[in-house]
Parts: sequence; structure tokens; C-alpha cells
Amino acid sequence: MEQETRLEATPGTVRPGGRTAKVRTAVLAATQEALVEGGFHALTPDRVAAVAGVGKTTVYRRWRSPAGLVADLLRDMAEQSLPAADTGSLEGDLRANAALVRDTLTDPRMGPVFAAVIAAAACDQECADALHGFYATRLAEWAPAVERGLGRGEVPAGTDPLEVLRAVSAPLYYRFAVSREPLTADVAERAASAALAAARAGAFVF
Amino acid sequence: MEQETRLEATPGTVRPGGRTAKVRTAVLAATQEALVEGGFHALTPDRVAAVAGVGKTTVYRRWRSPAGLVADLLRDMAEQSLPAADTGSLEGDLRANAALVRDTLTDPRMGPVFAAVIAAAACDQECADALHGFYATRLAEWAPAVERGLGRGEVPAGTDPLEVLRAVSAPLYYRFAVSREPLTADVAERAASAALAAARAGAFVF
DNA sequence: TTACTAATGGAACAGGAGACCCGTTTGGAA
DNA sequence: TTCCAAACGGGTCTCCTGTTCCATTAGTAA
Repeated sequence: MEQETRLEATPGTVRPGGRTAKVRTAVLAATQEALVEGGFHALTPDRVAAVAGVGKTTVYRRWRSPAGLVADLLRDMAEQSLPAADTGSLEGDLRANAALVRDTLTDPRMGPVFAAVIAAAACDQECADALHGFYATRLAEWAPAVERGLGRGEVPAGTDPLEVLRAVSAPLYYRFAVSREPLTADVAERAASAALAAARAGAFVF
Repeated sequence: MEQETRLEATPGTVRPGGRTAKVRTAVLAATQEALVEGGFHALTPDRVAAVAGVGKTTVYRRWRSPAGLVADLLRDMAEQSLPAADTGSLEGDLRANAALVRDTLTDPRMGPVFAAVIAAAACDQECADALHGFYATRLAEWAPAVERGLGRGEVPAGTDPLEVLRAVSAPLYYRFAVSREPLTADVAERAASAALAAARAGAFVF
């Protein structure tokens, strides 16, 4: 009897084929476009609907808010993750990781997207969860690189692989999102070498 | 003749005394309150005006937007900065710095404020500049601690003091704003010890 | 192919954000 | 103390955001 008062399922879950999928693709593309153009504050559902060529009612119904759009975009991005590097040495892998992060954040398209995602996560719990999940996935993908280094004895036994990877990314994201300093190539190299030096000294052994 | 079309000075700059200063104090307090209550998206000029007991016209005229409020709050915070520690050893000073950053970000009042500031900086250039300036000030205040360590030979000659400090803060802010992982006390200690280990290994020598 | 209904999209509507006008208050100089 | 204009504040207006209603389109099972 209370069934009609329950939360109805999000549209798109019962008939995910054909049109529904096309609409999602178009809306997420328009979302990314809007973020590149004018950042998070330019991400109005109205505009996204117009660019995507769908009714604005649909956008409001399926994504609720700008933060909902960003969260879904993030989930979509998490699915298309790139494979981690394997250069044969831990130093090479960490340098590759740092360069990848740096290239992503300075990319004219991906940079604004990540800035918006970080902003949205500060406002919206759904976005915060999606962002947390995104980095958990990323770290898990790169963990084997550090584990290979452990096997080769490049860092002390007991070193936490995830903590090494966080140490590589952290200085880059800190400059990108917080202190707003430029992300030059040598910043990335320094992040990798500092993380490696700390790991070698046993700073990440628990 | 084009004088009437020029940008008029921001209100509050010609007569900064008495009422104008009181209004600014009340508005910034209400801004902080709103951020603590509901985060950046709860920061509506209307609400701030009501809580501060001033006309909403005044808020729109002097601060323009939510981001303008955050930027001014940030400038106000930069003026009341705490003195850096001096424990006698570089390790002690870096630990104190990490603990200070961690305590600030986990503080029930300051945490939401910093989250909002980071979000606003991603949307608004004025905020981004204010945030950049804030951390430039903070780093400059703590630089002497590293320079004392340099003088004591605790890190190699040529080490960049600011880079050491960035290495301490970065993992904490990364978890706070990006990966959204909990900020425990041992995270702060590890940030300090990892930065020190990297510095000792010469990772921050240019 | 047919039937059923999930999902979309257009239109009309309410609610609030933000700008404008203008009278009132008050800081600061003479 | 007097005067002038900087700054404030209430009222009003407009535009845009976000919601609701319902007709139309199109997946999916039979």
C-alpha cells in the first residue's frame, strides 16, 4: 500500500537500450563541452540539454543537478581507464605515472573537467563518493608497478604501494587545485623522484 | 566624457571606517557560518544578508557573488595567520606544520571553509588568485623553519625550503580535496617524515 | 507484428536570484 | 557644528531556473 510512495527507480534503468543510451552519451558529451568552455559554473542543465539536443526535462529527471551530471561523467571516465606503465624499473614507472597525471591535468579538455569534478565534490556528496571511487580504482591499477619494484628490492619490504602512488600524485594535485601554481614538467619529475626517495628511506613502511 | 562609463570603485574603499567596517565583519562572519552549515552551495547572498542583518543590496553591491564573498573571507583569513613553530629541529617543525594543517582541515568550522574555498577557486578567477596568495603567504611564513634546518645541516645545501613545505602539505590536501580519504593523525606524521626523508636524499635540491 | 509502458520532449507555471531605483543614514572634512 | 556625498536598505521588477502535466515516441516481451 505504501508502494506508490517509495522512491521510483532512476529513469534509464529499466530500458537501458537504444534511445536511453544515446541520450546519456549526448548529455555527457555536452557536459564535458560545457565544463571545457566555462568551468563548473557554466554547467547549467538548460544549456546541456540544448547542446545535447535533448529535452531539458530529461536532464532534470535523470541527473537532478549539475553535480549529478559531473558525478555521472566521472563514473563514465572511471570505466575507460588507461593501463598502467611497465618500464622495467620502479623509477621509470613512477615517472610515467607522474607524467600521465601532469599531462591529464594540463590537457585543455581534461584539465577543466578535473577542476569541475573537484569543485563539485566539495558541494555534493554523490560527487565526493564518485571521486573517491575514481581514485581508488586508479590507485589499484598502478599498485602492481610498485609491487614489482618491491619484488626487485627497489624499496624496503613492507612498503605500502598505494602510499607511494599517493605521494607521486599529491604534489601535482596540490598545485592544481589548492595552491594554484603552474604544473611544469620538472614538477612532475620532482614528484616522482621525491616519492621514490621517501619510499627508499622507508617512509611508507607500516 | 566617458567617465560615467568607467568602472566605479568598489564601495567601502573611500569611507572604510565605522559602519562600512562593521558591515564587512558581519557579512564575513555570516559567510563563514553559512559555509559551516551547508557548504558552498548554501552560500546565497540573500541568506548571508539576512544572517548578517544587512540589506541584500549591500551584499550584491560590494561582493557581487558567492565567490566574491569567499575570496574576501580568504583575504581576511590571510591577515590573521598564526606564527610558525620553532621546536629546535627540522623534523619537529615539519611535524608541527603537518599537525597544524591536519587540525585545520579536520576542524568542524575551518574544514568546510577550506572545502568551499577550493570549490570556489575552481569556478572563479578572483578566488583562485586569493587562494594562490594565501598559500604563498603561508609558505613564506614557514620557510625560516626549513632554512634553520639547512643551517644545522639537517638537509643538503641547495634544498628549496618552499618545496619541502609543499611536500608536507600536499598529501594532506590531496586526501582532503581530491581522493576524499580520511585525514588521520598518522597520515600527518607520515607526510612530515616522507617530506623529510625526500629532502635528506636531496630530492628538493635544484 | 502487436501490445504495453518506460522514457522522452514540449509547454505552461511557480519560485527565487539578482538588478535597479531612490530615499535614508552616516562617515569625514571644513 | 555643518555640509556633502559615500554607503546602506527597502521596495520593486525582470529573467531564469527548476517543476509539473501530458501527449508522443520507441524499447521490449509476447
